[in-house]
Amino acid sequence: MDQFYEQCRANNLKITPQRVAVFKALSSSLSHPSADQIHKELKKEFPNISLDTVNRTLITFAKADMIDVVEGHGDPRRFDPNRESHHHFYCVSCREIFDFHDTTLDQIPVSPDIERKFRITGRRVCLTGYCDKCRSHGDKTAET
Amino acid sequence: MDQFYEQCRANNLKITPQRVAVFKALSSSLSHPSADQIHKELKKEFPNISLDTVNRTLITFAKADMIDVVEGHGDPRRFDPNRESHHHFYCVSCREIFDFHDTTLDQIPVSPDIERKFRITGRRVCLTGYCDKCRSHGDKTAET
DNA sequence: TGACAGATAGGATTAAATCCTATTTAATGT
DNA sequence: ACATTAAATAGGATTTAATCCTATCTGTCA
Repeated sequence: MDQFYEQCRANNLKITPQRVAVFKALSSSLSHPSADQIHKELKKEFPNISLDTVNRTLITFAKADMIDVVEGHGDPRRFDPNRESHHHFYCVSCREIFDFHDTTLDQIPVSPDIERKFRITGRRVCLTGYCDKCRSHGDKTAET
Repeated sequence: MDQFYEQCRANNLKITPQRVAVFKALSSSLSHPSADQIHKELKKEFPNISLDTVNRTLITFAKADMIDVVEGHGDPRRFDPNRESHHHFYCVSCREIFDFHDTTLDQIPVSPDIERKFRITGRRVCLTGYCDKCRSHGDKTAET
């Protein structure tokens, strides 16, 4: 938790009881929870905490690079007609997805343990960051 | 398009004008569109086509393995406290995300072109399929 | 060509995310 | 300690995405 306080100070984030609670709740979770799940959890201890605060706080932490948003980023469901092996770059600013191909990545080597445990139907490399347009614009408004 | 008709027949999907239109619209798209975007596009040609039909059709195609749903699958935004390099397996049935580590994948080699074009802030392998529980249940209800 | 299982339209409902604004509070300097 | 102030929160309203419901329609197959 010391690191949490440091990171807050480094990012000029006020240390509120809500933020501490949200950070603790997420940190102790292994299930990649949604804001709603964290909110339900915290309601037990803080009956008045609002969903908006939980959601906003998590997004704030993500922008401060203290936590991550998992792939998909909560965007509407999107479809891909491309059946060939390919990979995705996701721009966190404009939310566009760019395909890229890479023969060295066409066979992603996954450990036999994983192959055994799951039935794998899709595999790809997912990159996130800023596309060439958004990088120059410095546009971070759409970041989540 | 011949393959489209074949795949429909193989999956007992009736070939309707709406399905043909949805498939064509997605196939000619490079932007990984949402159901809503496809719907707006098709409204020009079919003013009465409903969003529900477009969405249902796309999900149907995905279940028939004719197209893909991109990572995230339209689920609510989810967060990850784990700052170490790791990878994700997503179960399309129960929608749980399982972390896995793999030292050989800690350095995903991306071509210099890509490294130059984008500012990359995150990189991971994203697997999809069925987890050990859902595989045995044969539960496909939650699939999208 | 007729029958019918499956598909569609369109409106209603649910769920997720964000916005709005009055109120509260953490941080800072004295 | 205390006052000040910019930032954060609660709670309700709004927006948007996704799904459900049901009457109607239509591809498919005999």
